[in-house]
Amino acid sequence: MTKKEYADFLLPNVTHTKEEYEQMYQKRNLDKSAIVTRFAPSPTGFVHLGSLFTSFVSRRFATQTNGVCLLRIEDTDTKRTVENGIEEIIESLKNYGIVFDEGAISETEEVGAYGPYIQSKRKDIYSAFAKYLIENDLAYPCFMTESELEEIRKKQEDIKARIGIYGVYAKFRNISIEEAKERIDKGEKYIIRFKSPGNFENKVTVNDAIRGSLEFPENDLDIVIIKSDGLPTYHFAHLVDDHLMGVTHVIRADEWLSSLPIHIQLFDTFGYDRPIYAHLSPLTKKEGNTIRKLSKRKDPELAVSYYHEEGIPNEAVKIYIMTIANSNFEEWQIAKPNKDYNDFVLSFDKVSTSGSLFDLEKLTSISKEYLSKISAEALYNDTLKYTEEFDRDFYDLLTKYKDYTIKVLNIEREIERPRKDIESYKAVKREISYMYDELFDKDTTTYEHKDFYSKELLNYYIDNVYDENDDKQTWFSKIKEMCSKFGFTEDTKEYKKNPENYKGSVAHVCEIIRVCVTHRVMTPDLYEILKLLGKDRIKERIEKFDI
RNA sequence: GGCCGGUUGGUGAAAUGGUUAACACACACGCCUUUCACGCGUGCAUUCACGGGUUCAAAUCCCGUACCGGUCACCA
Repeated sequence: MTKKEYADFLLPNVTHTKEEYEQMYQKRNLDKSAIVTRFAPSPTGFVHLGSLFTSFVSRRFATQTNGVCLLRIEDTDTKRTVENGIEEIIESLKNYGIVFDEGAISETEEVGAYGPYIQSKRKDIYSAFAKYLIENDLAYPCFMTESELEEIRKKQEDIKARIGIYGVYAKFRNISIEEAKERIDKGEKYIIRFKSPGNFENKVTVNDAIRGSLEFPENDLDIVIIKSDGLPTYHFAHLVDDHLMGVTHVIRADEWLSSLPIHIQLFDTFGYDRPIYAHLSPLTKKEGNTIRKLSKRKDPELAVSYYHEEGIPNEAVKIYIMTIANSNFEEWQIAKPNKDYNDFVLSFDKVSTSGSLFDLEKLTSISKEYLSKISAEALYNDTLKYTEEFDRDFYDLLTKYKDYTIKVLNIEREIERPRKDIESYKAVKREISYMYDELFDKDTTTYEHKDFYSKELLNYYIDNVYDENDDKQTWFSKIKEMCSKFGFTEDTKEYKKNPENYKGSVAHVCEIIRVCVTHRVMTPDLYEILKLLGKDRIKERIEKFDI
């Protein structure tokens, strides 16, 4: 049996050779500086904030160099694959403006000339590459059972040896063709292992685009390349796919850092150019007061859907991601407030190498800033969309009082320095609930009763002072005028100087009115609120005001 | 346990051998203001995990220790 026949025997029914596949995937015709990158998730039905970060960064690098960003689905672990997982990923990312030039666009469809982009559909290709290795004595079938593997691991732990299949532990590394055939004929199960040419004593260096020069021992592990179900492992698929698809930059999470020696060994073995690697540090999060890194897989709050449910605008999340991707982004933005954040050019060497705590306060601040700048109408529409999904009662109110709500949201908005009190679509209800009688009547907000609160003052105000037709100047002058009648001063500074001479200042008078009609000490401009409420409703609230 | 990476204020971080360690968020105080905000100003690390070393000079380079993280699967 020749080597070739052996390879055919081990991996039968493979339609093409490695060389034929290499022919089929032509080099891309792109600028020299163009970055071809990929986002390669498993369709587990869970889009993690880290995935968003990685895909966002990948997309940006491709875009800013006129390159290509493709979506490859890594579904070689059939146990983890979830129904509709692919669509879930595509939809989630699309919400954040991340769309791919090539790759899967649904469970069944894809675009691009370098496909298939779903790994389970590329079985023949991986087999062809594995056959090449077998023919060249660079791979072999391994018949070890699970329990045998387990035993080896235990033994290695006991004698404190390195764990893995290498050296004397690679029992089938030099198995004869005859023996292999015999075992297979007997029905023994096998997988294909790479015959590693590495020596642990030797060092290899890799230049990571983010981390710089990295040194590792050479890989000497005979890693599995084809599993018993005929599908490849990540390492092997990475080699085959990223080479064939012409990927120039592999941007991925730093959990892959430690398998880098395997990857470069694979590329070197095939004589392929190594892609440029860029390993991103993990995004982590603070829990309560304890600062600790949380497991990405176990922490549901890191799901992208969380921010959707909280009503944090996608744009805010994107801007936040920019700030953690390149720390000089914020300064750039402050220096160029009129530029779109998409104009900022990301660079690899500005990506942080240490893990960053997810700073929710910062995100909140960015979100407030963003929401303060959009129009009342846009805020209304987005909030409507949000409440339609998460707060039907409020949705009904918003629908019922559309114009009124937009007016409410527009208070102190179309000015040079708008208010920043709304941090999410979810918070809109909390911020303006008092503007709806339906909500105000049920309002349970507890406000502090202060000595200077006076029903008499309120009654006087509504009966003798308030006029809906007053402009803001007049409105305020009238409030000032009534101050002295009730022992307040219209002069804030004077009050500060001699507080014992007065019940309070005009600020306190405003506070009484404000608390009466909103139950809060802090609200947007009182004049506007009173105007939108209208005299009848103000009167009603004064009557009900419980001092 | 082996291998690899990381460690700068309350938080995110900048500064890659050279004056008082940027900036942003948060917090505190103050100012501005016709209410509430917004805004503005000031303060907040005598010091860069710790210990040694190199140097005229170190957060920055070297060695060691500690801690955190990753990885060592027929998971990606």
